[in-house]
Amino acid sequence: MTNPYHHGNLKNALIERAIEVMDEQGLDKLSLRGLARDLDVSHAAPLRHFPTKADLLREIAQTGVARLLEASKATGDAKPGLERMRLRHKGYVTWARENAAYHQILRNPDVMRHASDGLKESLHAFASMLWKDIEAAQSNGWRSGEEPFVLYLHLASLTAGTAIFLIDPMYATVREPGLKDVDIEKSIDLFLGPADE
Amino acid sequence: MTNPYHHGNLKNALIERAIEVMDEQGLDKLSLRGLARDLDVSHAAPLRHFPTKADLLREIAQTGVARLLEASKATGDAKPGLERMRLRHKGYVTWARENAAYHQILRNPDVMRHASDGLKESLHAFASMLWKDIEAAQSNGWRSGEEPFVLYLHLASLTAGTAIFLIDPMYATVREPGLKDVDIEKSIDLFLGPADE
DNA sequence: TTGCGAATGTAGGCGGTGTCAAGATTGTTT
DNA sequence: AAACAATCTTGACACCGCCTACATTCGCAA
Repeated sequence: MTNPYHHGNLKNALIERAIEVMDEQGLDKLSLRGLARDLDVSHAAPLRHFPTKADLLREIAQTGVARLLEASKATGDAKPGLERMRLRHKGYVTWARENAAYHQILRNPDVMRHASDGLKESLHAFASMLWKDIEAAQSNGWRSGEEPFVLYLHLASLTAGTAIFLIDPMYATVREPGLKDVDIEKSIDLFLGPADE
Repeated sequence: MTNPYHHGNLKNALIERAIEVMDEQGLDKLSLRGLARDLDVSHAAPLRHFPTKADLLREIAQTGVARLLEASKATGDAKPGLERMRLRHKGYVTWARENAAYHQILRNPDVMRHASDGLKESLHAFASMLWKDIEAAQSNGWRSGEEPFVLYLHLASLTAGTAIFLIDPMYATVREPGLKDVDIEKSIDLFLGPADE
């Protein structure tokens, strides 16, 4: 029972194995030749499906953002306004923590520089959710005097920064050891105000 | 007039050229062999000064953080408390924007994983400045009811996040085009309160 | 001054990588 | 059945980090 000439599902297999490798060994240990080796396929076979390594990473990034969108939309079904923003923030942070591989790819400048249209659309979709959250909260009286422009910058920075502060090895050295999930919620509450009881 | 056998200042030349390359072409286009080529030196010469590529990146990272510390200490001579925090935040963000190469290296997981002691010390020094700022501001009545723990997490996340939101290509697609420096100041004011007149 | 060790640079090689080109094999359509 | 497109293999090229052995130069001590 030898390997068939055609793998049959090589493209998906490459993506799946790539995510495994990234979770286990990090982005820089990922190589097309290594994937080909793992899947018992010649070293140039992956090129039929991904002309360049960046194309593979782009595709992975896209499914990663899709997962984020999916999770965010689920929480978005809750009551609009402040509570939804809180869930969104929490959702992003836990998504980033639990999907280190995706998060790492998304933050790779070389991958993003030539982002695909689909990837850009997904990111825009996420951003517009934030905008709507802000809009709804403001019409409910929350920080109604502030410019939405500034609130968006602040919310996006805080959300992205919280995730990175919790994940990035650089910040690990200046992170308090006893950090708990409650503290993260308290941190976002400094911006959103205390949760409704 | 041929090249002398000994370059004379190869170590510094390597560091300087490395920063140039990173600013022009990014971290992944940086190679020891490429640097050797640029400096008209044999491909293995850099190894005398940096046994491994990570050692070069570590050293660059360290001087990068040193520059950040230097700039921060200068602003820290101002009146303590809220105003100092504002300057610190602004200083970090502009540092990150103007030193993309340093910032990119600092955020490389593989470089940070085996950070040198000096690098860790520099980071700790920066963190302790933030702690002191918070302490001073709280003793002046600012958010005196909150836990310093949470304030630190919030401030660090917001600062790091703002820099990344402004720099990272990933966020470029969801960034408002007409973003001005004033908006960044307004954003931090949402946390610190309006500046004293 | 001479000599010798340490520092620095060179030449070559090993295994790894991404990517290209030419050919072999298989699936699909007409 | 034949033609065609998709897929995979083989081989090559240039690049990379890093290792070893050797050459040159510097600096210091006898």
